[in-house]
Amino acid sequence: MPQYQQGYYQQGPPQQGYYQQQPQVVYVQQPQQRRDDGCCDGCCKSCCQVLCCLCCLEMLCGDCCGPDGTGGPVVVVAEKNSIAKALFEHISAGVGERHVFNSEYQFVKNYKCQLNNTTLFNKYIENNGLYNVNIDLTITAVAGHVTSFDIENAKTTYKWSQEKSDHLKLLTEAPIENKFSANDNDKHLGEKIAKNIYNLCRDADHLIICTDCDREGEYIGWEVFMSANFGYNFKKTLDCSVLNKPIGGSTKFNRGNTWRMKFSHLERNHMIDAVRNPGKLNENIINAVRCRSEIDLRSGTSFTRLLTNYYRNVSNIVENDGNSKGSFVVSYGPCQFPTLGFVVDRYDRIQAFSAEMYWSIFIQLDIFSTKLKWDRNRLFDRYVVAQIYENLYQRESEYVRIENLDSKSVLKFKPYPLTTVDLQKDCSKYFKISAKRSLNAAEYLYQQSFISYPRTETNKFAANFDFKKILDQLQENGKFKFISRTKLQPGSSNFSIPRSGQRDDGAHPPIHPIISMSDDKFNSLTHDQKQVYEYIVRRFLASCSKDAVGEQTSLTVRWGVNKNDPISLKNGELFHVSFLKVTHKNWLEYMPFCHWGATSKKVQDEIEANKELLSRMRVGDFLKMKETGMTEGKTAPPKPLTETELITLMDKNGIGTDATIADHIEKIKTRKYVVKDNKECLVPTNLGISLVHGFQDIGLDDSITKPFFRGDFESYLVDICDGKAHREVITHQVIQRYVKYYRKTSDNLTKLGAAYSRSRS
DNA sequence: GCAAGGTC
Repeated sequence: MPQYQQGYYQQGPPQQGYYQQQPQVVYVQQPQQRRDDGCCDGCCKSCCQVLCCLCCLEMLCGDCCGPDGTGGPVVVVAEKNSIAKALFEHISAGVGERHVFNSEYQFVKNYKCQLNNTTLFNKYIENNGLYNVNIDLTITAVAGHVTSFDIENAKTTYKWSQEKSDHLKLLTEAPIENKFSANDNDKHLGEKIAKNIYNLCRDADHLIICTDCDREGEYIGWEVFMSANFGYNFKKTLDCSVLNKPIGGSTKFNRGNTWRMKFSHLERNHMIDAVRNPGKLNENIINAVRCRSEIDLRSGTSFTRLLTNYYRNVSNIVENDGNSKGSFVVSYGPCQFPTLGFVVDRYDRIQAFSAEMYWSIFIQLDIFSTKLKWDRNRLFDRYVVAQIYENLYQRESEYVRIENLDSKSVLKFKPYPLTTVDLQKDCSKYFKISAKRSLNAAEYLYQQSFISYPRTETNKFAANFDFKKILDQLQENGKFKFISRTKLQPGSSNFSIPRSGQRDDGAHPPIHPIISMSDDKFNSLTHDQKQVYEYIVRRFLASCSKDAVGEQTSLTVRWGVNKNDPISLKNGELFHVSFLKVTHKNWLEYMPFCHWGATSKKVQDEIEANKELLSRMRVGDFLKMKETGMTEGKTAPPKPLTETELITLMDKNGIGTDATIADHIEKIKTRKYVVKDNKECLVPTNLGISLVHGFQDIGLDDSITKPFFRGDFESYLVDICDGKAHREVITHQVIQRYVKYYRKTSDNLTKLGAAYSRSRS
């Protein structure tokens, strides 16, 4: 335990100006006995809850606590620059000197400062205690993955021009290399980032991994760890088997001084808490990502080459679909194909549809213009309907008897807390913003700290979630003043705790606003950003509001009974109608673009005009009819798939992630498997149809173009994460399945060609 | 020229 050092403490605040506009400072004249956690009881918010250090959280007041020495430098690495920056601003608020340096990669910066007397790292004492010390802190970032996998010797040994039997080796034996990431703007992106981390970490005692709290984030954390240890040699060092070897003496960073902080949004106190209470990298999760990457690469490359080489030789296909031969690729991907499958499945159902005629009967009463529907809805035999109609009319042409009339209170439940997929679907539905665009806007809002992490599957808030804090924050926002008027607050009559959905990704809360936004800031946003931010705020308010309440009036009448003939009472046909009047909009106030099938104003007025009459009516009374008639119609085919429906299907079937669903849809468009029709619906091309039908003929549709295989695979990955299965075993099993599929496809390629010819005829 | 997953 560090010893208390007499004489260190000074009078007054350590840094003038730092305590401005803060609550009354409480100084302790005499240092007191330290507690077990190293605090002297009486100074800092971080340890004692006394206000003198409220403003900084990290720095001790200088009155009673002092440093035990200087710790070695600490390096924090985030998944993206914006998070590094946000964290730096949180931690270094009020620190005298702060420096920002460029890294070699243009989108990553290094943020440096010195923290004096900090308690922030008090829990990092397992190996090398940092306890009330002065720390050189550097925060930097990666930009997503540092490396990616590819086939080694793809241009020499494993060429496109090989025999199809040789492409099988891509599945089974081709070595996989770990390359530094590159993009169009920078071919050396990954290398620069690894080098930056390595250089910063040379003198560091502790490495803190601050990547996103999900499966890929864990793997990126591993890439950071390897960069810190090996720098640019990382590429050669990393074959991922290193994971299974003990990391110890030979590497600078190991389990003892490498930390994983977990956070789910960028709010200050939450992030500070995450730094204070770090965990460790989870090797199981890293292995699961490694497994997915390898299988996606091997299956993707082998099948893409097999298909591309075959289709190029099918007569006319290149010309017919407007491709140039050089760029014509028929790619297979374990997410692309099921996505295409959904589109073709709908197309097939439309093709198989044949319309049928149906007939029905309606009546209209004197007192309102809404027509009453026949209880039998419709029949597909004109003669039968005509007979029934005729009988009714002959028996009674003027009156119907009331069989049921009641009025009851009904609810429309408020929406669940917001997930990414719901955000994408709703923005598409209500504001015509595509999935890709709404995600981009949400990402910006997140990086600006206005909303929580935008990629989440969770639709329930934590039990201790502080709704009041956020509602208070929003109330300051000029743009959403309506909140102030209605005073939606815990304890107020219109507040109720949000509903809890069934999904929880364990990493992120539902999407919600974090802080308020000034009018100026709001006005500076793009159209998409405004819509998405406003939607997120409104949805949050709606989820904190109460269910909507309506009054539903239902009326059922019988036509074909005679007022003066009691024996006829069981005869005739039933007709019904119901009206809805919304009495308490509640959450609907916040989401005015949501409609609850309320009866039209015109009909409500008619009912209002006949209110007195209606209130007197009882079962058994008779009402006068104004009009009756027989109608005919045709059953309609299903409509082509909309993007919103496709997102729903992909989400439900686990195809892609929140962040990639929109990308897969784009991919099957660029491959010309599908096109959009004039109503923005997705329809398959001949090429797309031939792939799905061809694999059906080969007998692999369940595994290739349907989502089941990907779903199975996902559950294997969960087993790896949970430590119930080994990466090597799962990889081998799945690859063996693909080998079988490959052989079968390879032997039956002509079935794809036949399906293509068929689709054109 | 091939995947899916990150991010810019």
